[in-house]
Amino acid sequence: MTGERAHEGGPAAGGESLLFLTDDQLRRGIEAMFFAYRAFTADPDRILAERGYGRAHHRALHFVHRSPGIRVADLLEILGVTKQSLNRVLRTLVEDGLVESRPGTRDRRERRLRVTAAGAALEGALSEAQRGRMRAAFREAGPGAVQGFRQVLEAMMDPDLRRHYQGPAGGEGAGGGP
Amino acid sequence: MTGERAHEGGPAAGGESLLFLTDDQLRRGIEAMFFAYRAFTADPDRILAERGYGRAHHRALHFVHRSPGIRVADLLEILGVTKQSLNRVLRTLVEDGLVESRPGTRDRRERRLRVTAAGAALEGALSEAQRGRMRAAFREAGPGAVQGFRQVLEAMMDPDLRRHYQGPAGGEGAGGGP
DNA sequence: CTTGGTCTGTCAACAAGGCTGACGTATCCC
DNA sequence: GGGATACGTCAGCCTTGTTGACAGACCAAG
Repeated sequence: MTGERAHEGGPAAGGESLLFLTDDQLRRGIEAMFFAYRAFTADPDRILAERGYGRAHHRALHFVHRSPGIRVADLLEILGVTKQSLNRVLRTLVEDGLVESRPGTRDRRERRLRVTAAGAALEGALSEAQRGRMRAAFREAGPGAVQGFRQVLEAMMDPDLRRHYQGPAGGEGAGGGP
Repeated sequence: MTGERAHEGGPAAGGESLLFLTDDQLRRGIEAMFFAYRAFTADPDRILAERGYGRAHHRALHFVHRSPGIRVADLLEILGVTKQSLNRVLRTLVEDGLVESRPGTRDRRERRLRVTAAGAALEGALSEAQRGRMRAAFREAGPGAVQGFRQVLEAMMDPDLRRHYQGPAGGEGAGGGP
């Protein structure tokens, strides 16, 4: 996996070589996504299985942790599942004391979600497992590669979802606006 | 998506800045994987739903198409599911005439799998949908970003699975041995 | 040749987590 | 008051993962 296999080494046509857009290159990109995503979810999945939770619980916990006070509707949009699906997961998290759900102050119809101390602890364990792998991958690939990684993933996202991606530390959060 | 938000702009410490390894950067990488993977599977999922198939059928079809004559055991290792799970999916593909399963000549215990013409047609449609999105993302991000993207994903993969990643066009195939 | 061990693939039953559809309740806003 | 909105819930279905039990083919040893 050294050197010139993607975009140089060809005849270097004028503006863009486009050799990185061949069907075989694209197929490799597709398989890379498949294998990497599997590895990406494997570590937290082990922790979750010990506690009787699934990947759906992880996703909910992650985004509630990231955006304290998030509304159910916003979480639904981020996760892209039906409210029935989310509710089943959310209910067990609330019952188990990992997530707190309180009516909003402005609008008492909505429920504002935030993680409890126990929820933060589990989220931390899951997140650390996942960050560990990503940290190793980032370190091995280097800063330039990381930037490319993020550029490609961002370009691949659905435009509607891209705004959720920035997160609270980058711009306006999902649950903060007036 | 322009410029210096990932790894420069800080005080530029000596050898490596390591600013790209902060927890917040890692969290963004994690979310990027989540959102991008969702988009990545959305297009083929639509086609699959029309025909009554699921994502598992797509995965099986993809790798059988990629490695004609592959054995069930090898497919199992690539996909990382139990043979019972795979078998259910594989059976419907065979019944529907998309995949052909024949006993091996050397060892008649094993089944050699390959796609039929109809299977190749569906695989092509699915693959093209997926490639379309990836092509657009690659083109938007540019060749350098694509290389970084692949480097990070490769580093993230499980080492045992990395060898399956190269595929038949890169080295020895999964079903080609003597 | 038969017997036992090991692959290989299959059948059965169950659980997680998606989905649709319909409905109930509390709250806000006109 | 009446419609719209936000959320929760019951009921039922499907895909896709799991474990457990089992059958057929191969191979080596007796």
